[in-house]
Amino acid sequence: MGASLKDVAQLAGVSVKTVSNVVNNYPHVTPAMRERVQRAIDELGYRPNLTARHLRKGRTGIIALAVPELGNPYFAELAGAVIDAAARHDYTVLLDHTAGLREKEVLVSQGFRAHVIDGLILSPIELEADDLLGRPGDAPLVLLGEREYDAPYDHIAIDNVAAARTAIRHLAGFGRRRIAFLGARREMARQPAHLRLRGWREELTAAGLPHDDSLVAATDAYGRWDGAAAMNALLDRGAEPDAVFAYNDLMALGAIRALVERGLRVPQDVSVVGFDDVEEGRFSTVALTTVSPDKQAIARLAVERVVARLSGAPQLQPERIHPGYTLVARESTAPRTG
Amino acid sequence: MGASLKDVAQLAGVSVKTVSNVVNNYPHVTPAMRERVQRAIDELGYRPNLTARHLRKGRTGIIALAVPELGNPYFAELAGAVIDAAARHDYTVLLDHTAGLREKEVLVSQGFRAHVIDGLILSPIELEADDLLGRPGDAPLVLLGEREYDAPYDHIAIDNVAAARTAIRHLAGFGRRRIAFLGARREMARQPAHLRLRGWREELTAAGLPHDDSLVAATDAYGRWDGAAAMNALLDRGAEPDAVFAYNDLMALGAIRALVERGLRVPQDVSVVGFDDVEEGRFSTVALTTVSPDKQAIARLAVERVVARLSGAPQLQPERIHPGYTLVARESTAPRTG
DNA sequence: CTGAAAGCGCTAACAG
DNA sequence: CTGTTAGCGCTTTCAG
Repeated sequence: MGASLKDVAQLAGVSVKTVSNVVNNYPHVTPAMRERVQRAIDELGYRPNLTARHLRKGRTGIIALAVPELGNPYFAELAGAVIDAAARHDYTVLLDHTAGLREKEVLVSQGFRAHVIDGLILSPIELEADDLLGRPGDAPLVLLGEREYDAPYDHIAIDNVAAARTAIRHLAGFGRRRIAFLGARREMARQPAHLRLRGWREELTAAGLPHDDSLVAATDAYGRWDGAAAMNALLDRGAEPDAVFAYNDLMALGAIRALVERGLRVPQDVSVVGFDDVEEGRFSTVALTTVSPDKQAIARLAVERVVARLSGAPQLQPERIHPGYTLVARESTAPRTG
Repeated sequence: MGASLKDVAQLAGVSVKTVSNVVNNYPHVTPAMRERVQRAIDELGYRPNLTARHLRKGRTGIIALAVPELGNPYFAELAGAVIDAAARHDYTVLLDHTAGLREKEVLVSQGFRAHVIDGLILSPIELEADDLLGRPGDAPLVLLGEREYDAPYDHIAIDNVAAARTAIRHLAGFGRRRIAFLGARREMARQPAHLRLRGWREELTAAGLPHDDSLVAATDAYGRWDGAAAMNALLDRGAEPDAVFAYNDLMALGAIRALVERGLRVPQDVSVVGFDDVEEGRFSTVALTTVSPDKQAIARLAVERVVARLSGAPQLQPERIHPGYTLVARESTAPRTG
């Protein structure tokens, strides 16, 4: 087993306090003393037991991040950014995924691993506002993503309505008139995509285009397969869209695949816009036009918010923060006569 | 602050031990007692302090996973599988990424967060065998991936040479004769890709094909961009390959993009095989033929190995374990006259 | 500037 | 079946 502070103290012939001072770079230690203690530390290969330190200080330096699905590159890329942002504040990240299951999201939001995580960043899909009531413990929670809650927690998400409108405007600007939406939910009760759907509706109205409900395709999940299936369903029922706005890039990519398989040309026959700007969209054979949320900013803000509440300003007012986004036009969108 | 065992004991009018027994489902407690204690627990909203438990037991139930890059879907998908596998053993995963930097890999392998992680799963890129000497602490380490070390640690990786040979055989079987390899390293000293490169060479020899070194393209990293750049470099210098075997799917996808941009047809003019079977390859417009390592098995075996050493069998012999793989033929490979 | 002692919250002997 | 007590390894008053 590892050596303890006491062992080091004994070997160096000093008290544990002195050793502790050295280990923690306490300023007022004579160089001679420091030297002597350091030698003992090296000799024993002493490494401070962080668990003990945590117990004593009530802090662990660990924050948890829970995303729906690491297989979705958006969340993988975001997780990477969060890990980096956390490292800049000397925090480590405990990662979990919820598969977008409410049950799992509740579990996580209620603070799994009590006292081992100092704070929590959660990107919910199915979670309901009620689930957030009476969270035990005092680990700060920061919410990410499109779902909005009437709960006293920081929420970080780009302005989804405005972003969606930008996408629709882009398509309408190319003369597209039958713009489909991919990724609504079957039961309107829980509608994770409702802001983007609202943006779709609002912008169509503003552009004087009808928002034909037959152009809205529902899905159960948000992967490539779901995008392809929704696209096929839409086409099968004769919706004849000349453009598609998908809930996310994965679905958009799936949709493109489905379109190409049916002999439709992208972007000429059907233009496609995604959402997320995952790297894969840049390199797909038809490079994907997409709404690009500033992932770095999202990650940075989320971590900063947790850290701020952890040190110094625990009583900050909960805020809704909207990081930036841009529309990145690539090959999957073009004017009608391509 | 949260209530402690002692608070609960006081409220229930029993000793801490009794409360502890209830919390830990110790079998021999009278139902009446359990009921009484439970009521006190609920009333106070008591939640055991895991940090304290960890200190006491010397175990935290946390294992660390370090991969090069979460932006690479292979590692993201693998991380997801590891998290699931760990959860099945009641372990939580602390995730870190190394960017494939030796310095970071060394740091991780030396056991960052001493005593808070019970075990470590590491997928190294640049790490050298020397770096593994004299690891402090006793947290078991399991290595993942192509790099092999003469060090007493479990190593889990598919048979990369055989897998690469399968890919080349597949291409040769389609009559391809100038099969390029994308993803060697410039300095041969550190050659992460050496096993797959060896497989390429061996199988070409076996097939009676020349292994023309002008068909080997070096890269500095393994992303989509690197694949595209390597492909372009190869083409620019007039290598004229009729097939490409890439170090991984990302590079293969980048290569396809580069080929298409230059007006070459995939698979007719140039067939492409990747490695990893990331989901994106299934949905790309030219669906990617690839070597598919059994990620679930890799994740499961890695976790099982760590857990086994943690409980019961710490003195297991280090082993090299080869999970299965398959070649998945999709659209990016075909006979010459397409 | 350094030492002694208390205690973070929990579990595990050991009694009873 | 339940209570008492010691101590995991560290930091932190409080003295000196």
